[in-house]
Amino acid sequence: MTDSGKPTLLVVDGHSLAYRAFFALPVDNFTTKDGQHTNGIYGFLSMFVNLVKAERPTHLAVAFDTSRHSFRTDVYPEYKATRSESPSEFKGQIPLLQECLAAMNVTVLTKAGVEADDILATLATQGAEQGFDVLVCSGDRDTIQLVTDDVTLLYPSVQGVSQLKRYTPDAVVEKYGLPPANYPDIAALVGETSDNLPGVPKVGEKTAVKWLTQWGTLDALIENAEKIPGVVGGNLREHLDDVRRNRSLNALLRDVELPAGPADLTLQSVDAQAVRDIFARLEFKTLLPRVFEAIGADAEEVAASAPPAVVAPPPAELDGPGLATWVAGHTGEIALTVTVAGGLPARIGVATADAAAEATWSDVVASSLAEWLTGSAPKVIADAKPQVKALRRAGLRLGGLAFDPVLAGWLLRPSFPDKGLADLVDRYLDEKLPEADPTQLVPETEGATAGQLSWYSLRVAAAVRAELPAPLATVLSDIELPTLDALADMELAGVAVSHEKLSSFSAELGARSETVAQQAFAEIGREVNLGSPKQLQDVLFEQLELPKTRKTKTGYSTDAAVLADLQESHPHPFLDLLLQHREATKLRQIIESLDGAIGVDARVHTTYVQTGSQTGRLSSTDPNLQNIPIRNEESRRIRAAFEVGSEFETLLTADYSQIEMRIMAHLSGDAGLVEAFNSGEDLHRFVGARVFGVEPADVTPAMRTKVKAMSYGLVYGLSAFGLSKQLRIEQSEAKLLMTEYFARFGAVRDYLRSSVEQARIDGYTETIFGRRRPFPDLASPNRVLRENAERAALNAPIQGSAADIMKIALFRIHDELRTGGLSSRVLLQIHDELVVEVASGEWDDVERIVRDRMGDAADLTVPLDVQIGRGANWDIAGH
DNA sequence: ATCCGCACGTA
DNA sequence: CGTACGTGCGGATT
Repeated sequence: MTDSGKPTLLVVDGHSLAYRAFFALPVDNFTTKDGQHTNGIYGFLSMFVNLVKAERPTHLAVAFDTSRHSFRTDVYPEYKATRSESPSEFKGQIPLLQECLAAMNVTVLTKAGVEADDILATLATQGAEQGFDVLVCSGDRDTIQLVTDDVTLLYPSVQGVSQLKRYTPDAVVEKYGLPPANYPDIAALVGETSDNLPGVPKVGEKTAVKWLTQWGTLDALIENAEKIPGVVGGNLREHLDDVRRNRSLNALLRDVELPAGPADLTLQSVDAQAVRDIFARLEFKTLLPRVFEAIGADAEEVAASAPPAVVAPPPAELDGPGLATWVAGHTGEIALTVTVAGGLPARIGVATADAAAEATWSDVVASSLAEWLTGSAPKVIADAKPQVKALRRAGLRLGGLAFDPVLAGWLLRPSFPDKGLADLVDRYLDEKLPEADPTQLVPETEGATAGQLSWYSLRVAAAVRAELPAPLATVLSDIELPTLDALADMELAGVAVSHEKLSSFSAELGARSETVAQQAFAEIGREVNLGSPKQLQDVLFEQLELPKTRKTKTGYSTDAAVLADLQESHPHPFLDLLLQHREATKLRQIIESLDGAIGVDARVHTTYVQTGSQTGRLSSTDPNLQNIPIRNEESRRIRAAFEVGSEFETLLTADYSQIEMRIMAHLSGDAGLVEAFNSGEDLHRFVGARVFGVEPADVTPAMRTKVKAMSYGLVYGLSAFGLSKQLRIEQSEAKLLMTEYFARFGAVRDYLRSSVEQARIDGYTETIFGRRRPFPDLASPNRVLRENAERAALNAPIQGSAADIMKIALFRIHDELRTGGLSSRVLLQIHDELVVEVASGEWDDVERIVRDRMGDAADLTVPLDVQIGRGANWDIAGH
């Protein structure tokens, strides 16, 4: 009931709102384990329960279209003819949505030959006559004509389905300048592209409203069409038939014969068990209580049909031999958790599906469990790497790692930012992992113990496994888990870094940046913070009156490219000094953070985040050792501070040359590109010769630079615009370059196109080894989002395959060094480069292993070329 | 204390 | 209007 005391009737267009939800919600988050897409259903129901909760209707119905065919298509066969077929992924959701609504005891109305909006119009008209306050919820603008003092339209805003705009008569007048009854007149003149109803050319909303205001009605306007001046007047006269047709089609039927009238649509409690069943099938968890709350359900029934609360079995506190007996008594997978304090094991817990046990770590526990821990008995560990490291520090090398649900969860949804066990428990079990309240000194809520964490890990593992497609399960077992093992050793090993070299360089840079800053201040006559883009904008664009540059969200850019451009067009000493200052302070900052990370063992231990990228690459943090400068001579002094450890003989660096272009050659099968790599000729020289039609020997440096930029740009989805900017050439020249390039290497373009098309169909891309990355935005109606997704989708299989290949090479080298009894060890991975610390007398063996395992990590149609370097520090070894 | 945007280092 | 990352600063916010 509303304040007025009148009953409220809510009528909803199910089809149009579910369709909007379908495009608004990422499909990869809304797919059941059977592959049924549910994003439209979920989005609609979520909006629907919010709506019912907020509006408290007393009467309720949802209408659907029956098919594309209606009386409108009978009259005008072209009606909606240009509208593309709605995707099959969407159509399949409609019957399921109707099933949900039936379980919720919500009346679903359809009628052959009319559209859902005609049903809404009929119910709204009857409702208003019978004394209801009527709320119409539809995504079709034609329903604006229904608005009266008794009928309010709720229309989804562009921001999303959950935001509904309220159209009262006043709101319609405010937006369109005319009352609701006139809206179809405006629409008839303007036309509706999505319905394939062309209007009067050059007439938009503004003109239509002006005309209608002047003449009062559409009929009057048509009668006086001769008097309308200008080109638009002529257009109107020529398209009068279109206007009349539009007006007849956009009038909604208000007298459709329906099986139920407003009074029959009383809001009823939901059938709790039926809702529970269908939601379980669709894997909706959080929606259930929201439905019960918003629409109401019999409390006893809800309680009776509720599943039993899930409670972790109380873990048994055992000693070392007790734990050994416990694990020996269970066959099959056991989940394991080692809590870590100060890098060493603190507590250890194990669990099966219905029992758990745990102990405080001790030498006795270690020796009792050693055989099981190091053996091949299968173990499930969530976020295994830190635990594997702690065990290694305690002298135990874990064996039998069979599954890590955190890694598996990442493989399924690499874009998800939260990936810990707690997030998985939330997402896959719809439960909360007990967490100690960090705000309390004496926590009121206990955190989960090691045994309980194991129990949760095992259940989460089962849930994640059920969703994991076979190719991803293979990537997990054949690539990620072996890689995890290698990474643990690399992190433990660390890399020796010279504090002496760093600190003297830092002091030099500090002095230089101070000098440069003073010179810069002298140029502008005042002291500013050179590290503040905001203050710099004031100096550059106000004080020095330099031309404004590229816009950013908060002002104008002062980045290096912009400053270089300015220096060229408006030379000023301040610009160069600023660039010098930036360079010096940036280097110094990198040095300082690196220096601060040197441990008591004089080595730096980074952490590789195995779930840190969406493509399959690793990332490196605390500190990031994957972005140590190399581009200029001075910055290489930082690399020179990475030294061979005192017990070792030398560093070895090994990097793949042009691995991404080689993968491109393999995936595209382009004969020219394949030949380029098999010919042994320099890639860019070979490509340049083809593109510019000269002999390889006659390729000039300028030509080489151009094709090189083009080749690399391809991998990223570069446009002619981007290429012209990068090379500082005219767009027309860039376009010509692209045309010439593709004329010679056409299969490359064909591959890139087809790979994005395939991704649009599948919803994800796939690497050579089966790693997937979902791309829901490829179906987005938002052009920016869609085009960004297209470029990323183009790049993902290439970057991802390169990452797969490097991981395979990495763990094979790691394993072969160990099984070969060599002391040499891999220290760093920088995407396409490895740094190995070589023990005395092992160079030849190590070099061979590294070269062979990197070379045969994948069987491509082109060879994998590996460059090896040797030296006492990373700078020398890297040459 | 915490978050965001900018700028910039790497592959 | 080129992909993938992490870090540190300034500045605004709490």
